[in-house]
Amino acid sequence: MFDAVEDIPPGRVSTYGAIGRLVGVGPRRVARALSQGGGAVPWHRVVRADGTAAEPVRVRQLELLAAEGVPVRNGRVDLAAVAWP
DNA sequence: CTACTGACTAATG
DNA sequence: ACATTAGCCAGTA
Repeated sequence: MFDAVEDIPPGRVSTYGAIGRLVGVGPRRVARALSQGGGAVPWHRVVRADGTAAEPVRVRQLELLAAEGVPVRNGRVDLAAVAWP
C-alpha cells in the first residue's frame, strides 16, 4: 500500500479511496496506515475524496502541496486537474 | 463476544 | 454549502 503512495509523482495527488481500491482495502485502512507508519512516504499527496486535507495535518499538507505546484484553492485541492489515476 | 472510535465515502434533503 | 445517514473496517477496551 505504501508502494501505491510512493508512486504518486510530485505535483499530483490521490485520495484514500483511490489508493484503497488500487491495493484492495478500504479507505479507512489507508488512512490509518498513514496516520501510523506514514513517515517514510509522501503522505501529503493523499487527500480526501472532495479534495480537502485531513484535519490533524491539513495546514501543513496544503503547504507541502502548494510548494510542489499543486493547485490549491481555499484549502481545497483541484482533484480533477491533478488526481493520480 | 459487544461497543466505540476514526488522516473515509457516497447518497440524500 | 451544510447536516444527516449509512456503509465501511482495523484497533482498542
